[in-house]
Amino acid sequence: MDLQNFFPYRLAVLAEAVSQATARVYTEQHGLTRDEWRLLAALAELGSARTGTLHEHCTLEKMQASRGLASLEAKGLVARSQADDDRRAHVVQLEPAGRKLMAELVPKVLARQALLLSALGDEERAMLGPALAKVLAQAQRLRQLG
Amino acid sequence: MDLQNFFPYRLAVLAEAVSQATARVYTEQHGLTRDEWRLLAALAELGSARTGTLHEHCTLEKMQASRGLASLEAKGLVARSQADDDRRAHVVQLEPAGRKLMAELVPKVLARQALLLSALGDEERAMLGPALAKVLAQAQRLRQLG
DNA sequence: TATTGTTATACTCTATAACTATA
DNA sequence: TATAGTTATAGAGTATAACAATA
Repeated sequence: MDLQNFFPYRLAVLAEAVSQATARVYTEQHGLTRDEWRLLAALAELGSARTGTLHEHCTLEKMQASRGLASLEAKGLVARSQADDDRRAHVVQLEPAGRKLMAELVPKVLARQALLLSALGDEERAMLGPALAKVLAQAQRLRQLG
Repeated sequence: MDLQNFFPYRLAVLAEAVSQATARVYTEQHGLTRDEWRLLAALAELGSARTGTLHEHCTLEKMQASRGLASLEAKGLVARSQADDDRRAHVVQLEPAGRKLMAELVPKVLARQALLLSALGDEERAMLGPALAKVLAQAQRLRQLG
């Protein structure tokens, strides 16, 4: 058994290190959790969306999405309102303060990402994305099989 | 902001999926936590080691290593004894039951790893390891800089 | 009856630092 | 005074499922 070269271990260590290197930007300066960051990022992309859409888009449990959104609402960063077509559903969108925050955070976070990926050569960078996608698809297949 | 293509997000989602696809083997059948699995894997590799060596080798905090080892000892899978040269230190090694368990688990876990990586072409597989190592080194550099 | 989203609860994990015993 | 390892404790995060409102 060679733990250092065991793929799931390496991936876990890498994801943790990358997360710590990136999360600093939104954690320390603005007190956002990772879940809140994901929700804001999704909203910056989608404009507005239902809670259910966000929980899928952000790979969060619906409960985590619900709590994250409640927290973001309390901070005045997003607004929730009833959906027109289904009154059980809530539609979420960024408040001006949320838009302003994201306008500030996104460039910083993308700069971090660029710095991380600058360690790779062009070929590596081009291959990495598709490779990760293939492994993810395979992992999800395995998870379903049990 | 494109969350789906944000590298730290993709990595976190992938690591989680891979972990779930793999952890099943040692979690469900034997009630091991991820920390315990790492410690056992390191011991299977190193034969015997100090607590401190294990906590570095497994990327665990010394407290997590200490607790994991205490739990493994309670389960009769490892034994701890005082080190000869430094009586503050503990030397840990696998008990026969631990060796037997690992002889059973390791092939299953490696088979899972192979299945995961079978989604990749030869070129991709050859490039992935070094690419992940470069990004990890870069992330650790960034973490130190702050 | 099923679904959307929220809330409750208990449980686990984590982080910090205090502590014991050696060195 | 510093180090190896353990223990304490409080806070954060997680999982399960119950729940209210609506479909």
